[in-house]
Amino acid sequence: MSELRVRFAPSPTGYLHVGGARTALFNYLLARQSGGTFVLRIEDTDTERSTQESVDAILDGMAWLGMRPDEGPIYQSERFEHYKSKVQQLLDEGNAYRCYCTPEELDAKREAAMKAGEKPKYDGTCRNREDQPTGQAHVVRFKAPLDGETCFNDKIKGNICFQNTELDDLIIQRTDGTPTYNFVVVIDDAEMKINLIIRGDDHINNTPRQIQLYRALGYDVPEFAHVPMILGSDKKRLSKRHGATSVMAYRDMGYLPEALTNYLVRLGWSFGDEEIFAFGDLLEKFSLDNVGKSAGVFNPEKLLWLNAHWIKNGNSARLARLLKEYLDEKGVDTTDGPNLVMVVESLQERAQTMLEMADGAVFYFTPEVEFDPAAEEKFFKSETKPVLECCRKHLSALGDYNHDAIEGCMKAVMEELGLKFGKIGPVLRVALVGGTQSPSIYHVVEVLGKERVMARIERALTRF
RNA sequence: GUCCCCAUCGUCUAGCCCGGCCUAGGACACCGGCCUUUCACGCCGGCGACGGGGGUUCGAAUCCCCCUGGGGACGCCA
Repeated sequence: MSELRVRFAPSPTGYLHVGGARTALFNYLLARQSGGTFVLRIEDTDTERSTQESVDAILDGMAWLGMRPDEGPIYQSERFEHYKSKVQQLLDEGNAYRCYCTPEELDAKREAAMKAGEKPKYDGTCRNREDQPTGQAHVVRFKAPLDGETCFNDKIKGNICFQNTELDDLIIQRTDGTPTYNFVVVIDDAEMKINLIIRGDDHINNTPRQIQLYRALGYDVPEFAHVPMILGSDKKRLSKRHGATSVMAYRDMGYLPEALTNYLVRLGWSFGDEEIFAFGDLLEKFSLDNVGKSAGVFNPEKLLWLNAHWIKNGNSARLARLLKEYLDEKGVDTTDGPNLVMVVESLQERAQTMLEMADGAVFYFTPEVEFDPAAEEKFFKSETKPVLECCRKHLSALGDYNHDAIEGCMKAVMEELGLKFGKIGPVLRVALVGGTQSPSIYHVVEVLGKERVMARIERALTRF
């Protein structure tokens, strides 16, 4: 096969959702691993519903996931004149005809057919019409073959055949002169030399019509690979009522792009028992051969687990930059706080999302921590005051605040007081973070540094 | 309703094409235990599936047929 050319062709009527992102990822991966070309085409022939905001949202989502098109975005709305000439070509060659039936008539016929238990399809009223009044409103329909069958060998689903009697004469140009999806998708894929079309399997039913169009237009028919749908927990097609479906919503919730990518590609595709795939692994291992045929249920828990994994194993400097963004969004000022990389390292193992990490990091940047009433009552009592005072004494004498030194310092406190760590750590923790949950206390002391630690102990001592 | 697609633990899946190695493997979730200064991480263990019925075969999760179930499409949306 010649160089692979694939495409992602979303319609800009909303944000980039996880289903679209997955098919885009499949296309992108295949292009990248074979040195092929990934084209982005915006299917905006529905001028009513297409918006620039949606185009931007889709571009943002793709950029966040790291997908850069090699060609495009190409806008179909800029090619209307060209499509018109193709309609004319079909008309001239007798492969299309004008249809004057009104939408109301069509609706009535459709309903009647449904009621009669038949497949609702255009009855061909105008197909053999002799007169062609020019001033009258009309659409243009493709003159589809009446018998025989149309088959294709899907790279994922295998051989699929449709009886041509099941298909009707589809509209290729609307009353307002704009072309329709099934028509332009064929022209563009053919002219952009797309040789493998990877898309959702809800397009399987459109494929035979499109193949007929390829033939009528004199184009080579490309290969197809129909990817199974993503379903919600109720096994219905995934939609907003199942929860977040927008790719960028996952960013906002604190997910890492590599986690979403890992999850989305793994959903419906597998490589033995492996679960963790970095982008490089996917490049090396992804193949259409291992894509399953059945639809898959979107499982937020597994995505969350993967996200925790990628946070745990992420580069702390990079995570620190990301954490700052989430902290900024929360209105937490990090300018005079402790070192962000150290903050990340203390929280990496216990955060499932970056948002969770940000929540857990707030105390580092809050000089006047808010004391949890229950914790305060339990640990700030007259008998624990000496404990905190002893911590103050030893920690103020300590010069180098590194983990081992701090641990040694606390040992000295334990020895002097004759107490176990369990009687000391919690008191110091409440004094430094305000509550009973935090990273290891040694880490907290180290990350905070001497100046902040001393200030917080002083402040806590006033609460007894 | 008609057409198309699909069918292994609750979920994602391995195994299926080239039947025996499957008393069906892994992962998420869940339950128990260990570790532990808190919360987590981690580790160990447990629960849990071949939709049903017919064939073919010495032998079927694997091959064939029917049924059932689920999904999708049926638009002057894409």
